[in-house]
Amino acid sequence: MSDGDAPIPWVLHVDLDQFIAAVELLRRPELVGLPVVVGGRGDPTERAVVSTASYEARAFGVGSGMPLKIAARKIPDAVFLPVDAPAYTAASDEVMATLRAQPGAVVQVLGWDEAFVGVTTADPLAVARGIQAAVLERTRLHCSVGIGDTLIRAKNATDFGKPQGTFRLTAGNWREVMGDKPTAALWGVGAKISKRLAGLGIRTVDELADADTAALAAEFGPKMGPWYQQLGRGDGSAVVDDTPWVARGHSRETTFQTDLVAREDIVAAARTLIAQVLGDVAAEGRPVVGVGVKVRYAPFTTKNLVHKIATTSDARLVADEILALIAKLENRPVRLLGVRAEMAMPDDAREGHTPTRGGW
DNA sequence: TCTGGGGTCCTAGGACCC
DNA sequence: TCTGGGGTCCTAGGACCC
Repeated sequence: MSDGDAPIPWVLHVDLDQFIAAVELLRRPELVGLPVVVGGRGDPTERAVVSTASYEARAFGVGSGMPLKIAARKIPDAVFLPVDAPAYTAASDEVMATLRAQPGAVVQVLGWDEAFVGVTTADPLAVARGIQAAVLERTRLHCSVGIGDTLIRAKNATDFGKPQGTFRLTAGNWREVMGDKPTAALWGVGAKISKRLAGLGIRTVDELADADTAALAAEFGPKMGPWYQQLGRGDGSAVVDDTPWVARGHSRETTFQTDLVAREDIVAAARTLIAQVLGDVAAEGRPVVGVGVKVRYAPFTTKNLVHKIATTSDARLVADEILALIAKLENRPVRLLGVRAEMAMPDDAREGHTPTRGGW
């Protein structure tokens, strides 16, 4: 980047390094340098999974989503800590406030530990370094920053900057850097989609970028097919949208440490979840427009059963219908129970966004 | 080896209407 | 006996994200 460049719009993707573990280490400095695993209630004998592992723990092959029991087997003397959501929310709020305080920055929060920052500048690397320094100074947390000429490229760039670094992906180097990677390396392409792509002979990012658009649409539908190709090319929007996020609904779910068999136990668990979720919704002051339940039977099946069972704003009817559904459940041990309530959207809620899944 | 909890969005297909 | 064509709305299910 030379001094003569004119200011142009850039997208920065800011991603905190080992966020949850880092927050815990700040208040337990004696654990720095040790393998730390945060998940569930901090008891590796329970049914729960790893939320975040410290880099020392990751070196043993422990990562997010892994059952705590497996993590304990890999690192018997790891430090296991319970999830403390309020602490992470507070830390996240500090980080996001720091980002918003950057001159000219438009901030779009994606989650606890990441956000897009839109800036118009001739030197995005300097802005990225400035953000890293500001976040570190205010929160003592380290972050990595991806720099891109689109949202997709900025998001993908972050992986190459971790930890504590930066990386830039633009139309100029996207193919060179990403072209040979498997399609699953793309944000939004998981195991299932990459497998279906492979069925079309598409295995790499380059192959997806150059694929026949009509064939993709035939396989994945008129929206998702072309969208996957766009992911492969890194193309798309460069607009960071700071419209406040409006929740579509709330849900509560519980995995039982021992599978529930007795009908009355299942109904009691459902009542607890109903009360929680209706409380969550009531706090928003928006009417309920739909409710559903999710059941996972033992032994584990990958299929979640979701039944949409009501369209109502009457809390009593919601409860009655969910309990009626519970009464009709198959007579199998229940491992997980969830209740979800969808809310009416305000008239000014944002619409017409590019399909994204999970937030942006 | 045993799989959390909280979300969002898309697609297929049936019901229903003219 | 043979049953169009187009449209909308709704539900169930699937996939992915952090």
